[in-house]
Amino acid sequence: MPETIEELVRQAVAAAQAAGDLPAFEVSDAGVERPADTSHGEWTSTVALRSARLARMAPAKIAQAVADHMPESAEIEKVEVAGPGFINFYLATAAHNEIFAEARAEGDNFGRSDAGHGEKVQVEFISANPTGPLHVGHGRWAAIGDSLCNVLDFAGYDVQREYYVNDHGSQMDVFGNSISERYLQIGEVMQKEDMGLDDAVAFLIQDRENYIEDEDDSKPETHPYMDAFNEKLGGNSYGGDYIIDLAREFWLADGDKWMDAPEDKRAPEFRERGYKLQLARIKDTCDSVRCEFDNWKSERSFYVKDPETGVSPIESTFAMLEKQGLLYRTDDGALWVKTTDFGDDKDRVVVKSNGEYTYFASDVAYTWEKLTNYDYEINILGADHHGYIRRVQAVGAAMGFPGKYEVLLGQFVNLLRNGEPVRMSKRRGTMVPFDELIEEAGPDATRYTLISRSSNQTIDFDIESVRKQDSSNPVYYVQYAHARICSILRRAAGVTYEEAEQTGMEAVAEKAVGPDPDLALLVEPTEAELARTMSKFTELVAGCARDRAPFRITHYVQELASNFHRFYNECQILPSEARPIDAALSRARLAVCDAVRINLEVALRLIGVSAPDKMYRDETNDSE
RNA sequence: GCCGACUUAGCUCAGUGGAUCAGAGCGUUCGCCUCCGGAGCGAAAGGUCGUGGGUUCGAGCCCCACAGUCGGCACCA
Repeated sequence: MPETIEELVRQAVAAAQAAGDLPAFEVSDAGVERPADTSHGEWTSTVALRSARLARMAPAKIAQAVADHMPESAEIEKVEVAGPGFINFYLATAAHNEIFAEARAEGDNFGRSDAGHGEKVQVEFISANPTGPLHVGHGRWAAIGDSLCNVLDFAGYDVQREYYVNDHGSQMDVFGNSISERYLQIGEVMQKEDMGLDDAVAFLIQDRENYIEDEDDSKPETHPYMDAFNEKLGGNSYGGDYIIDLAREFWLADGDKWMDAPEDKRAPEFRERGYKLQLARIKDTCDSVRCEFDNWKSERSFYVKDPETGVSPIESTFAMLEKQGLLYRTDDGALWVKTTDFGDDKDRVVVKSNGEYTYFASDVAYTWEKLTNYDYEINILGADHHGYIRRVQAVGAAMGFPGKYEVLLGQFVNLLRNGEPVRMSKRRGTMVPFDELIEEAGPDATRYTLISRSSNQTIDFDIESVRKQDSSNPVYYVQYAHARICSILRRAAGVTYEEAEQTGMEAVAEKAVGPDPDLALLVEPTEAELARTMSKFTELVAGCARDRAPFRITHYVQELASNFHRFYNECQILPSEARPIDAALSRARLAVCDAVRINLEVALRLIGVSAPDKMYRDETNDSE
């Protein structure tokens, strides 16, 4: 429709110029937009405002001249000049209602566009270290990242989803050492206290709990094992309960086999096996919120030498930078990248004076790989990484790809329960595992909540509010609209829920609506409102992709659900004793229902939320 | 000190290219079931858009300063 209006405006301008009502000027863009206020028509052109300077004429006068020469069109009911020079278009009912047929014809692809022109975009997100479980903050990146990828894909970009696994640095050894120490402690407790494995594990978890509670260390006798653990590993340790659980896994698998093994055998063994277990848990967590990746990229791969050339990706990247004169060495032997030449506030070390690579070294190689394989890179990071942006963008620019590396910063999640912050002492750390949260609140409500705010807004995640299954929770409001429609369609088609499950909703809708519903019968205001909302969907998705703002889908879906409920209240769809309805009108309204159903399903799919055919309350999940 | 995000209704937040931008949900109050799913609908009350300047014919929106909240400033990852 915007194309049609654009064309009409161009013709009108040309006609007005030919008639001498307008001076000659070029129209680069007719500025077809959607007015915010629905009383101003469905579309507006700002061509008069835009051309005022070129034409040396008041915008209102230009607008009038253009409107006077506007060609007739069956789709346009009337054209009107308003305000300082807007040309407003009011659509004819038939053109308006066409959107319902369009949605039904396009089905799963309703709203798809080619706005991205097939640009190859890689989105890297979450990328949490494989040394612990994901927490709520990571959950937010999962929700935003996956939804953004869906939206980009739908808007015509060629998207690749990637999780970068930091499996190479010293944190991996810290991880292995931590498990190793806990393994030994389990053995010690079993022997000293004469306990079985599970009792010993519970004992150590209690010991840690005592340590967390005893912040001023007034009762050190209640947490000797935690103290010993800290003393041995110092700050270089992971203290979470999940480390004890991992140590338990190795007792279950291998018994006391590693008790007498040398530390330099045991720790690396546990590091590698623990890594696999931990990564598997992260993948499971992602699966449970329907967050998928195309590739899990290992940091280690940058250190692996190519069997033919004998050179690792990291080495070849630095050889390339060396050749371009972007590296220099200081007297102490450290190797630096000249990122300051490209906007960074200081140069960065890539090889330490002791000869080891810094973590930034592999990031440099990774950046090279990304920018040479994709047209564009989007990296979603937490707000705490904001200092990192400039250096990686500087590296990208140094490599000859300025402006191709975008970082989307996401603000943090405050975890609450009944309005109170979930207590997180320094000793406990920030860990509330995300998978436990999903289990408590459910994947739909969890994802919906995490996606529903702009990413540069900190959000409160109140566990009790999110798990609440009532009208205060927008996810159920939206899902209810979908379920309600399915129920109406089933009733109209005369099929049961079970039968509908067999055939699928498309077949049910087909049977309910029948062939060629007469959409011209739809003249009620609530029907027009639905048409207006749905006709925004395609550009909305494209806008979400362009602005990296998938959260807007949640606003859309609430608006659509609200429009539907109002329509349902105002317009009888199926005949009843008290409110009979013409069969043709009934079919037309069923077509509206079907169109809304399709739109809700598509939109919810984009944000990874299910569109249930039937609502049910999970009684076991009620607070009381 | 420097860098970034945020500050809009009682609460949580939208406001996409300045004009047709003072909005939504929740909460509160009052209404609506002989009805296709009431997890619904309607109505009311509620805000000088953090403060002060500037640009402009026109500023929640752009620029500057200030205040407050949060986060970040390693040869750690």
